[in-house]
Amino acid sequence: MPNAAPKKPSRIQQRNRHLILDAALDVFSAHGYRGATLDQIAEAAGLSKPNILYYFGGKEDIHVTLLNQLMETWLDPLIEMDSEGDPMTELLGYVQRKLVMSRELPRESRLFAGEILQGAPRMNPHLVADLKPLFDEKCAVIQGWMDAGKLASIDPRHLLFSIWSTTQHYADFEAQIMVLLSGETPYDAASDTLDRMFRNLLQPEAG
Amino acid sequence: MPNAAPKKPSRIQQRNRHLILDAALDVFSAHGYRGATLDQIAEAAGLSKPNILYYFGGKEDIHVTLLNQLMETWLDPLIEMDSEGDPMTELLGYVQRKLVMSRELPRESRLFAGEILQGAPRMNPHLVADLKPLFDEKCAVIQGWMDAGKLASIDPRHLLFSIWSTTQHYADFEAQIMVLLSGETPYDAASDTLDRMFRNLLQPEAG
DNA sequence: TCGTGTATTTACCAAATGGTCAAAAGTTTC
DNA sequence: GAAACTTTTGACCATTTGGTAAATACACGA
Repeated sequence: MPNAAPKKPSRIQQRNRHLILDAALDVFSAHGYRGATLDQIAEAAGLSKPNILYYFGGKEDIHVTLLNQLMETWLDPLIEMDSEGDPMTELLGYVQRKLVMSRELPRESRLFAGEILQGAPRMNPHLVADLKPLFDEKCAVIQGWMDAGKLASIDPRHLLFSIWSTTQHYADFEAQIMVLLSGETPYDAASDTLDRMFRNLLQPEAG
Repeated sequence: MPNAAPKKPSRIQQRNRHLILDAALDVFSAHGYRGATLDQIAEAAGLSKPNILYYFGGKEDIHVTLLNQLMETWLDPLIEMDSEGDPMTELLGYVQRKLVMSRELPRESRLFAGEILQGAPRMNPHLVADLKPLFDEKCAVIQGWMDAGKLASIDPRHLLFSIWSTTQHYADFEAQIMVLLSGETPYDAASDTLDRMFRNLLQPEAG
């Protein structure tokens, strides 16, 4: 029996940690790391500040925990892109999955965006260790599809950038979009527009 | 002679206000509003904190001044899009101008992004008063071009969103891009990719 | 060069904020 | 139901931070 056995967390512990992380996601994604206060998180979680510090080592600990969780969620849709599948289907499917994530997980998208915007002070190691290898792998897959004539040839790296930016934009710049569309929900039209956009871009020249 | 004549600002006043705003742009764009401190701004400007407060009413005043200036810069490239010009040329030109702005003014891009990301607490009025009318006007222009068969038909609003997101991405997510491209500068390849992307998207179906 | 308005600094302050600690309240186990 | 534990709270602290006030240094026109 290993010494480091962390003794399964109690029911109450599980509930409260989850409560805190959910509240923290609200607050951090809305105000950024420095803009968020432990008191705000405490209130949003319905717990007292010292109680929060009973479950987490500190503000930074909460933030880091959130960021770690986020990384997995964030890579998932890209991982799902199957090198064995039909190239156009796979890529357009990836676009749609990313768009759904913006709609369903806008807080996560904004948390991520805020972290990157400020130079990824806490996430850089994750980017290097997790994202970069996956990115390289999937770029190679896409390049393979293009070399095989299944897709039009463009720089796969910038293709991915454009997919990320166009889809995440709907979560990250929601405040602007709400003003410009007068509150109308953008996702249906976005889905169509992005599908056409990437379909046209990737259609190989000679059928 | 108007009573409110503000007595032209002295040489030293002009220099210091400029110094402060430039330093503040550095600090605000790197750390966000709450993350920035007056001391940081003071040090970056090479002035003492009370001296900074001699020139500006307070932290918020500096931020607002910056945001006001920014709005003009930000709308310029869109204003330049000429309804009389060749549609494809005008739109692709707009894309390139926005991309140049990301390269030349990344701090401004990040300041803007950070403000929107947090719900545009200080900029919402500007968005409604300045951006929205311009947005509507230019959407109508683009729609006109499409109706005349000069461009493929897509929702002009989402077309603009995709232009903004893809171009600003290179400034706002620079930290991520640096990791993924191993420090290689992305702008040449981005220029090509985006040109092809929007050219394909906007090419009318039947020549 | 002197005097007047401008610019700058030194020394502070009050509020906010991340965090601690010991005591109290609950739970669980035997 | 008492012992042993986990959880929660109330009071408190040190630091950071936006901001102020009065005194000092400086610029510049007469």
